[in-house]
Amino acid sequence: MEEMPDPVKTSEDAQRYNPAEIEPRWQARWDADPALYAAEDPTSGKPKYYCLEMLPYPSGQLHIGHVRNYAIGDALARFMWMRGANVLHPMGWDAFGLPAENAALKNNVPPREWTLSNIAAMKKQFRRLGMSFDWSREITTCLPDYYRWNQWFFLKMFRAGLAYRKKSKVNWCPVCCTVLANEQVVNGRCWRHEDTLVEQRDLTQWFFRITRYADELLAGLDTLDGWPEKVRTMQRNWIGRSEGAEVTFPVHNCPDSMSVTVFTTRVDTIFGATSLQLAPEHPLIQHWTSFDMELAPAVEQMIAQQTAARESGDLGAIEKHGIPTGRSATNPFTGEQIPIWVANYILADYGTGAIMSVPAHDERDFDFATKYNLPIRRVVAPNLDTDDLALPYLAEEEGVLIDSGEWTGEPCLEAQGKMAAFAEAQGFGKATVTYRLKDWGVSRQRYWGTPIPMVYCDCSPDEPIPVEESSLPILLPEQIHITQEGGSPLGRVPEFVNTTCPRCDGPAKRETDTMDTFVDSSWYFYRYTDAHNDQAPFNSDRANYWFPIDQYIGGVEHAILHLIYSRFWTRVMRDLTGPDGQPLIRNSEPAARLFTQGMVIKDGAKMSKSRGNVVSPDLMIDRYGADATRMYALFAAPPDRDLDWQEDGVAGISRFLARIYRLATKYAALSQAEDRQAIPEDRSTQSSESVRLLRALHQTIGKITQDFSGRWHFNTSISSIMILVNEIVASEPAMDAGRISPPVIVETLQSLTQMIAPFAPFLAAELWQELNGNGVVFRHPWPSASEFWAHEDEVEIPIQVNGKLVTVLRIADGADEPALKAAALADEKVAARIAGKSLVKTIVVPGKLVNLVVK
RNA sequence: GCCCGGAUGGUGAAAUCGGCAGACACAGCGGACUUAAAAUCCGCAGACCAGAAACGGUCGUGGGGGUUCAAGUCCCCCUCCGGGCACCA
Repeated sequence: MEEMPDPVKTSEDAQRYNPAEIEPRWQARWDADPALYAAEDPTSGKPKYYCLEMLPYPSGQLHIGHVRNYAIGDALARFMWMRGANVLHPMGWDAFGLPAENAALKNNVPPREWTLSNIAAMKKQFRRLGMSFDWSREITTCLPDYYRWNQWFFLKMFRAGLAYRKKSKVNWCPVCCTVLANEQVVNGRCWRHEDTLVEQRDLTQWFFRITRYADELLAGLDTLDGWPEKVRTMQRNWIGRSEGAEVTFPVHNCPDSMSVTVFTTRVDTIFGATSLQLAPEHPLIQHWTSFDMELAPAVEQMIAQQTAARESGDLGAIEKHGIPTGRSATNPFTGEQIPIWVANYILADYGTGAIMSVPAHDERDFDFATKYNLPIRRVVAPNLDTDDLALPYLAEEEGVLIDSGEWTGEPCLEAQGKMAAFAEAQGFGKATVTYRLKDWGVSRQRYWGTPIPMVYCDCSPDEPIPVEESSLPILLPEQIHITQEGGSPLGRVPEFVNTTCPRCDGPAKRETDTMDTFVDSSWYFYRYTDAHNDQAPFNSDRANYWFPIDQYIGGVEHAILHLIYSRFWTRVMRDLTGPDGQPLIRNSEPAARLFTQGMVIKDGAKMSKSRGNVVSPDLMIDRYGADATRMYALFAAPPDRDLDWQEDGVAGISRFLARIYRLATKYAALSQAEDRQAIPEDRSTQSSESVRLLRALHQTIGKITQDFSGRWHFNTSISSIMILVNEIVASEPAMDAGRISPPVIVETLQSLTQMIAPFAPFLAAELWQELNGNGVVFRHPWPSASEFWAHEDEVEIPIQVNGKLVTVLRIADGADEPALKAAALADEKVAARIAGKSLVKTIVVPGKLVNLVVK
């Protein structure tokens, strides 16, 4: 910061805050002391607290959003240590992924080398920021000691039927040259390339059966009180549970006794069904088009149009249209024959890919029937006597069935249950539940990921063979030539592909796809509890001690990626047994509390290289120091809100820290003379200035302690510290004149140092030493707020007349209603305001206000 | 279309349970110190009206209505912004 050479330190200079000198000095001391932030054993007897921020991708540089994320978690971790908890605060690297391969293509650096050097650079930044991570538990997901457990889990899941292979339509990103999970497709585009449309390809891929846990994942959301409602809502929408019924309609006059099964949430309206609508990709349609030379081109054209619309992103704008197939099916409830259509708005992969169309009671069916002149038949009404009703009539809660055979007169909701049961009894349907959630596609046609531990052998032509657990890890070959053509890069490494079959010992070929990187992050936080275990992913006792995570902190962008996958994985592990036959873990949810911090923006816009508004953390630290940078990130806005980065604000925080530094060093000598001693709670022993200072101090302690336990509005925590510092500055004359005793000054400055410790750890460590504090400030017990000293003798009571403020009176605390009323009426301004009017009502809220209502 | 957030001075924001709107900062303006500047310290500061000034008045938390002695806060309607989901049967 200060470039000027200044070999001779004057006493003036000694009091100048110089983070460029302080911070590296403490950083070196902390780096040399790995025990400082190490979690203790369960035997410590302290309450455990697992504080975790989402691990970063090692891109090579922390950005300012990271600084904010980790400043929040670091403040919390330090606070919990000071409150006496056994804190686990680990860090690691989400180190597999495409950028490493892209860098390899571009700069000809091996992905491993690129990734590891990025990690080293970012670790340096973390240390420079003074983050309190327990580096002894560091994990790096691209190293075999980590990813071998991905493979281990994969084998367990394969055996449990949770990992399986199927051919299906999958999302393909032409830039990444790989398949993407549904969760990685945003508005039809790749989550990594917002300009790149995702294509649909038919491929055989590995899936994890997340749908088996769909109901549990949904129900579990209700138990997550400590999660933001927003995230819970997003997950509910993503899972998209829909209760309804399936009904099978036999195709009329069909030699092969074919049928169409539809999914509907309104089986009660089935008497109003006037057609069936099938997705163009529906197997039955595909069957007919194989020989129906009239239908085939029309359906083909429909699919082509759909594909085009999907790729241009305006699927919603495309007009709904259909093609009659010329075939019909029998409604099993009525025996009636209704026509079968192909319609472009029916999704092949939702429900059964076929619906029954009830124009009278569904908006879209109504539009469709109107367009094609299909009959519209009313079967629901508010009551049996309604004969004039605007259609479509959508109500189901207050509706009853009409013209529906034996169900006529039944309320809709009851009819739904009864009719589904009837269908099941008759063998042509059943009540069922459909989800929007699909199984998680985990195969990636890329190199830099965990190899999938399966082999293909002629001895088992239909079923891939899992490798032996003892042969793990299946190592990712290094020094390979990476290209983006011709499928998975591993397929071009014969030493990798060619292996022996674990079943027949004959020659076999390995799976050459790798796992989605979200696999790595689905369980990484368990590994921290036992990071060096080479016998198991982790020891169950250790995981059970630390889990669930007490506080998880990260960006909301993972609401339906990482945060749903890891909830799934937690349940899978709970249902797997470890080597001792016990469940691997006991908890069903990974994190008791989740906090999603807001984005850091600049000049009202998201930071991006193309906008040229990226703020570099290193530059901020160079100019103002790590403490000021971190503290500003917490001060500028409440942590859940977006934060607009203003460099002037960082400078302001730096000035504030400099003021603290000046005060603490100025009076440091006082603390050298005597040990800190408890201030007896007795006002008679203290000057009025001391009482005033102690009051400000204890009010601040109370405020910050409360902020940490509840709202996390660190912006107001820091502003209350500023108020305290302003009060200390105002007390300086009294301190210098000896009217405030040294023990009070020392108490105040040491407590102040403790209170800034979660936010500005370097300065806190420096001042704790200057002030002769005991031990390490981050482990020193958090100061407790004294009610006695915080108490105000007089409170300001606003006096209103007809709800308008007239004056503010200082009145003794605890004054009762009559006293407050009398004081208000005795005031000159009040008297002037109510002169000539009659007092009709007096509202007195003791300790709050007086409102005189006059006419 | 549906579901979540949000809107307060020039700026970031505060007001935690219906009780003084704008704490604390940033930027700004004025002053002290200084040969000067930086740094530091002190002071002013929602808008409008009136006034030499002190003092005073009116309006004011996206807009409209309501409840209440009292509304940024509660209720109803609307606008705009951000985010999520979306031919989901």
